[in-house]
Amino acid sequence: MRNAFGAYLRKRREELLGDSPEYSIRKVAAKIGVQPSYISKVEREEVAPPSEATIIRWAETLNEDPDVLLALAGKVSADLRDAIVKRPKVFAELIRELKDAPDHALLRVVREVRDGNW
Amino acid sequence: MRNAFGAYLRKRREELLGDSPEYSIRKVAAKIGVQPSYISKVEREEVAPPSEATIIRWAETLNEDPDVLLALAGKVSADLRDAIVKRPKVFAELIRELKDAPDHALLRVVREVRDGNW
DNA sequence: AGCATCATATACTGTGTAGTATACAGTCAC
DNA sequence: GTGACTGTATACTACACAGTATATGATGCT
Repeated sequence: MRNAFGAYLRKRREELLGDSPEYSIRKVAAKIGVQPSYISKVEREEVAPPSEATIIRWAETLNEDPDVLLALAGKVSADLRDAIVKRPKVFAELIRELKDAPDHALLRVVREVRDGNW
Repeated sequence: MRNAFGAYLRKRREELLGDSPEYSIRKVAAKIGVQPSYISKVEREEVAPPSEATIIRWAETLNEDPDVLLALAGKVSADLRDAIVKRPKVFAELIRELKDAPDHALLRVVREVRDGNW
């Protein structure tokens, strides 16, 4: 059950727990809306990562980026999936073209699009 | 069980069947490596779309674009998912920025990247 | 009439997903 | 030493996924 997701979350929760007792397994479980035992199992990677919805609530609870947590779980956010599914050809081509480009190149594209140079 | 995937495949297979008897349900099933009854059920949308691997073999058999068939099934190809999962922040930003951009804008990005203007 | 071939109906199966519910053992406060 | 917390172990569950296996009825050939 190796997935890197659990370890990351445990580390993050323990950091927060250092500052405030509001981040015990039980407290976090209550905020996310699952059982404490489930948090324990996920953090120890005894079970597979949760559903997308649960991961997102988890991210909110720990002030983490949901896209990053989803990625650690090997998942892609539904809204991104939808965008690709609506125009599979263009997006497939785009992503395959950009998948080996350096980060700064992608960010430059983002900026140019945002500035409306189209 | 509405998904548009089955109807598209049935139409496509029947087109091919007009030219050659190699595209009966039985023949196609043998090529894809599943039972004929399963093809029948998928085409009539009696069941959910198949797994990614089966969709890809299906696409090969009918000379269709796998990305398009996967999209009709509401899925995204594993290699695209991997690219996003490896760099979730940049790709999430990129896709959200481009999701409402017109096709020609995306294609222009593809071309510019391909031409190496970076 | 008999056989092949067509699609479809029906029943069933193993595996994965996404958790819940309850019980338990350790630690700290007072 | 007992009450209020920790985290974890164990057992169980409902439903979705991705099909298989077999039987059946219809159509066409010769």
